[in-house]
Amino acid sequence: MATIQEVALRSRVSTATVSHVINESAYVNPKLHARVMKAVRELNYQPNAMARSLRTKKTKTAGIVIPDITNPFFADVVRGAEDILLQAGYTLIVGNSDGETQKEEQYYRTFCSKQVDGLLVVVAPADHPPEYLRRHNCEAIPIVYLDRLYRGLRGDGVTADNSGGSYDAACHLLALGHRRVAIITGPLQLQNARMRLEGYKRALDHYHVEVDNELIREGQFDVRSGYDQTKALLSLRNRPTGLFVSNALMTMGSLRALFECRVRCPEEMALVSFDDILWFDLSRPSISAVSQPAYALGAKAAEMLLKRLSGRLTGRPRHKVLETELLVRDSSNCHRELAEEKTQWTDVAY
Amino acid sequence: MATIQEVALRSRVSTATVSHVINESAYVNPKLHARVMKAVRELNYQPNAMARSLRTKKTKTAGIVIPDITNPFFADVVRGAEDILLQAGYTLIVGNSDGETQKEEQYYRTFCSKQVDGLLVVVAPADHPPEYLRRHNCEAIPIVYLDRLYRGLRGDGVTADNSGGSYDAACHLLALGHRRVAIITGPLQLQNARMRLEGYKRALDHYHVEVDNELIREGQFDVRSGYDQTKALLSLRNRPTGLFVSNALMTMGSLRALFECRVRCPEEMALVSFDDILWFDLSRPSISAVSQPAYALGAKAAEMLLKRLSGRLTGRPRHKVLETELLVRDSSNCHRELAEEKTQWTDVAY
DNA sequence: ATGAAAGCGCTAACAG
DNA sequence: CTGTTAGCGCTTTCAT
Repeated sequence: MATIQEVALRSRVSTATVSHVINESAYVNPKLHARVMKAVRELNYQPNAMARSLRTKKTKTAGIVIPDITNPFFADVVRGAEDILLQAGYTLIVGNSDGETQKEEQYYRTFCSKQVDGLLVVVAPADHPPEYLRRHNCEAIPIVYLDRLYRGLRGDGVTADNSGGSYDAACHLLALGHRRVAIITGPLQLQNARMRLEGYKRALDHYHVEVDNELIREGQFDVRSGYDQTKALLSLRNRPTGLFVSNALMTMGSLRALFECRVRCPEEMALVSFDDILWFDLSRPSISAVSQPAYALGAKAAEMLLKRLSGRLTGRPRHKVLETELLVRDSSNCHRELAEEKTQWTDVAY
Repeated sequence: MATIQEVALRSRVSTATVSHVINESAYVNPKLHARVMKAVRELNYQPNAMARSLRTKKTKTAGIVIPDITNPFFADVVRGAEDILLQAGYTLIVGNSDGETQKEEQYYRTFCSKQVDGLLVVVAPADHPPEYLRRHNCEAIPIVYLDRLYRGLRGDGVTADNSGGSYDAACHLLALGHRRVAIITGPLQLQNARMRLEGYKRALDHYHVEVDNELIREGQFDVRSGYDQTKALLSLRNRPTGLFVSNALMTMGSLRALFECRVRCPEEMALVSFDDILWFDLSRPSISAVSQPAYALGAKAAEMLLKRLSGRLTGRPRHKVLETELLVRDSSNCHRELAEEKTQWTDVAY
């Protein structure tokens, strides 16, 4: 690959001049300009971003650490972030922590050593905010926390309205007449999981239904625990008739348990999921869900980061909460006709 | 962030010595070694990867260009690649092309300018292999093509056995007694889409069933076209009774069309999908599918890349084909009992 | 075994 | 307006 030197030589100007035409950082004589451009073309010159970054102290690169890109929710988040970042000329490096603080920290270190300009992070579950994040210098490398927050972690944040969304979901079930409404929560170390539980409780309270701890089961946000906890719920002598599951993956597990036990949904068990995915609309019965704006979450977070980087945002950490939307489908409504609304195409590229 | 200079100063040695202890590139007196390590710790020193790369001409970074991370298939591919790369100390930069050659090229250029050591690419559909890839210098930056190949593109490749998998799927339908078996293909510009069609035809041939062009519909590997083409198929005066859909996204669309038209599956339409996803197992009916080893695809590709980079692999481009597996579920089998096998947990992290 | 010094490719003062 | 030059932080001869 050609260097700026070679371009300078070939166009008989200095490297400084080449740099100026490349970056449009100064007016240069049209004649020289043309000569430089010609050489650039002939040599197929591409500036070395490393060398440039070493000088400018800017890499135009951001890092994102998520639990698992394979989880559709995080895939959407990443996509949202990436699209925004791309517009601003940034590239995104991705790390999968698998929800392990240790992997998370490894990626964090690597990213820092690669001199990312900023960081987006979905923290792994832990009892306390990890030490390395606590002592991170946000002035040097801004961080935007996504989806989950920790008290005591300095940095901007973007989350969905976990409490409000769950409140809506539970109210929906209660309004339908259900009085024994169960919840499968996420790992309660996570703030978002706690918020979802809180919304559920708030709804019960609003309907003057007492909280029954038997109906509160802690899951791990994975398919497996959704399955297990649903089975546990089904084996209760006094089964619930309504179920609110705190994320999509656990809902998958829940569905499998219901099918296996031949429990009809919604007749015998009305179901609402937190987090909506394409398949919920297609499954039979279609699954009612609290839709989180996953893409928007990533996009908003990226925007905040960009603002920090450009100095358009300064001072104390900001926290943005995005609205959720309850989508009532068949899994929570025995009276409704089979859905027949105009099909919504939110297609992914192939 | 501290520099090697500061560490050298603080430990009263030269930068060269610091470098040597950091990289274990030479024996250094235990006494000095200890002093250096102490300084490193005290200053929380992290080598600047940019500066290092500028010298060594190695960035320990690979780039991957895919159509869309939001497509579960590509998410798995990326995960596979990332896991392998991580083990070797590499980081992965991701670019979403949305199947547009232009975006693809933009990412390609950015990645090259960022001096990635190697490239993984799932090419966007196009009539001819894009010019920029044709003139890419694989000696300088090795490329491994993934999932789809183009004749005339130099570089290693890893694909699934598209033809074989499709052959199996179609044979399965034919063995069930179906004689009017339709296929919804992918965009036929893509080699993998053509291979899937070819496998289908081979199966028909094997069963001495004549190809009926009315039953061959070209889709775009997205939900929308699966929906449209299924509708078209359903409005045929002589409907097919079996349907092979060439990818998971189109199968989603297909299912929606079947539901909307109240066509029972598998009784009135037996369905098999190419590409398996978690949800196919949970949907009712569960969907028969040719499972592609998406994760393995990414992992294998990463391995090949790593081998090229380390010189363990040299010479002419290699092409690795990974086996597929036909998973017979309810959508293609009206006689089978509701699945009750031991649940398989291939969980994603939360 | 350690250190001095050159240089990776680029940008940004600063001169001219 | 253009060129000279000095680094950015690191590795790597090459002396010592």
